[in-house]
Amino acid sequence: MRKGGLGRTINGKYNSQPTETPCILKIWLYPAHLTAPPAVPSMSASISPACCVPRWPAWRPNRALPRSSSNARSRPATVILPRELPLSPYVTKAEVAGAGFINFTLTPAARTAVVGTVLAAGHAFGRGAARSGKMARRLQVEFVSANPTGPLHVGHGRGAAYGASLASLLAFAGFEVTREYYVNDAGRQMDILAVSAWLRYLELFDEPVPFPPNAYQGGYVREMAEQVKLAHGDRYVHPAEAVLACVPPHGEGDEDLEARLDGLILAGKDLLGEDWLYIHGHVLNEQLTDCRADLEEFGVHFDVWFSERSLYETGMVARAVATLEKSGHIYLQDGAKWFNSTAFGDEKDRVVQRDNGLYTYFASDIAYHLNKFERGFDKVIDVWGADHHGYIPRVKGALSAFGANADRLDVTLVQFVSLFRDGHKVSMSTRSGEYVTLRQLRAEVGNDACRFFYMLRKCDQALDFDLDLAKSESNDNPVYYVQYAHARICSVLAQWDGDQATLAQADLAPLQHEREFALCARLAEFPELIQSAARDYAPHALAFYLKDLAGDFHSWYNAERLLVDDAPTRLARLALALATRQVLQNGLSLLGVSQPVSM
RNA sequence: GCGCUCGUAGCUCAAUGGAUAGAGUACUGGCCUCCGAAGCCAGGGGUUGUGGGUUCGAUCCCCGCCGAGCGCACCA
Repeated sequence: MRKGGLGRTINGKYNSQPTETPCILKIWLYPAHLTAPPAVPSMSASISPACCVPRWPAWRPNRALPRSSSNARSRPATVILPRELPLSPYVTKAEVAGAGFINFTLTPAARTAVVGTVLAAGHAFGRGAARSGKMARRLQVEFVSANPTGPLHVGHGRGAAYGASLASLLAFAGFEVTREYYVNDAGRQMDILAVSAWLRYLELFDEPVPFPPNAYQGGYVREMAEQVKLAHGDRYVHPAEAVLACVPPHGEGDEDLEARLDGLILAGKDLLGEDWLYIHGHVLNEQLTDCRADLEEFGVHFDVWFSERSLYETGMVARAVATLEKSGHIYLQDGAKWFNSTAFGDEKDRVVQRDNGLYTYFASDIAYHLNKFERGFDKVIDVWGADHHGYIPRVKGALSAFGANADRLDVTLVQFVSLFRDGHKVSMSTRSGEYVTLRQLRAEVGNDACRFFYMLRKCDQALDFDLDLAKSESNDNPVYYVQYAHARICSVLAQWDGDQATLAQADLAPLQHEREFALCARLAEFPELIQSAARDYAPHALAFYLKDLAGDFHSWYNAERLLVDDAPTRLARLALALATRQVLQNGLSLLGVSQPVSM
């Protein structure tokens, strides 16, 4: 059976005749071959949210829907319905508009009632009721989770903006949301960063150890080396000969380069002993602190910073692998332990413990996701870069192997950001140090424009980021269009000498223009939009909504004067303006965008 | 080669399986003696990559092809 079988949308279009204008409701009737359309009674619930009239009482057609096989088979039913529906006092007319459609014409009072609703609810307008009972209630959103091996770049910025807006949206929609950052503080990448800093440090003491091309090149590595020198002098200096003693000779290929790097890491650990932990800890702390500050400045907050290393220290990784082993999902081959993820739909089996005894990143990720599930979230949402898509089956497979319901994990992939400079694509890589940082972007474009720009496309659309364009476009970024509407309303309200609190009780009857009805309809959409955007993990829908809302306001503002002499009209219009400002505030704050009083 | 994602106006992007596929931008022409012109109004702009299928109805679901991005490690 087709899902739902009933569709419904409010069409925001209107014609030139104000009070005759129908608020249009689309109703899809079941195809005739479905003899018992179970969803039909729920059609009775269709009108209310977007049109701001009370829900219809439950209604059920008392005659069979037509069974003819003609292509107009839904039409006879729509002829019947307007006659059968008990007319609400808010509806003046219901008429068939075409096959499957009925147009309902609402009274002016029904169309403007949302203004009072918004003003009464204030910041809570649009907020969904808290989930209870069997419904999914507690959610976790994990996002960014970049390796703390260098500054965040514009790609991380997209994940940060998306995840933060999504989390706010879900919380506003009525869920309990935990925002989490997974810190990859264990593993080879951190060792490479530590050895990079140490080698730069040795350079400061003129030890002739060549800096490998595949170590971290960024200038921030030198800065950290200087910090270490300043704090501890030559304590970590070892002669170049000693360092190079355990490094394999120069080779040509990538494999040799990686082997040399591993040799240098080994040298560092051997020569420095306990002090290696200091260098490692120092660079980790520096990068994490920087990353955290960067995100906070961007308006991106996390409730939990979860350490990968803690999974090892508490033995969770070993336990997870042991459990899988006991349940027969692990086998030995070539000295390594493999998880049979193909049994769960993955392309190939995956190593969890290498022949050298070290666990893979996958092993700690299994433990991590198990830990997430154990914390009792009804839904775990991972926001990943699109390049990790191949990773999904093995993680879900591992969860299934534990007998967990892998559907509790949703992975949202955020497509790549390609960076263009002077019309040329710039390859971004943290190791090469060639990238534009989120900080640079924020400084040049501004936080508000940046947050909004990221939200102007859905996350599964690749984003070409032209830095020069971003700068030039920052002046006509749509965010200013939205903020401008807010500032305009503030300005008008400031020029009016009345008490804003009284506007909630204003008589709305003077609102009669079509643009006023259109603006009201847009306001009324907000709560429904919050729910659908949250359901679809689609915060971009909110950004587009705010553009539309601002557009409806600007259009009305240019057509009608608000501060007119006629007192009832003035109050009604100011009430509508105030309600608009409220919804702009509620929406912008979810996206982490400020709401300036003037600009 | 296999897999995942994506192809919509000149450009950047929207669109629960529904009515004539919409915005912005660019271009053209109008609107400040009046609450903020970072604004408004009116225009032209489309075979939704392509060929089939399912459906009363497809930008949306299914299959083929073309094109783009990304994956296909005992890295993370």
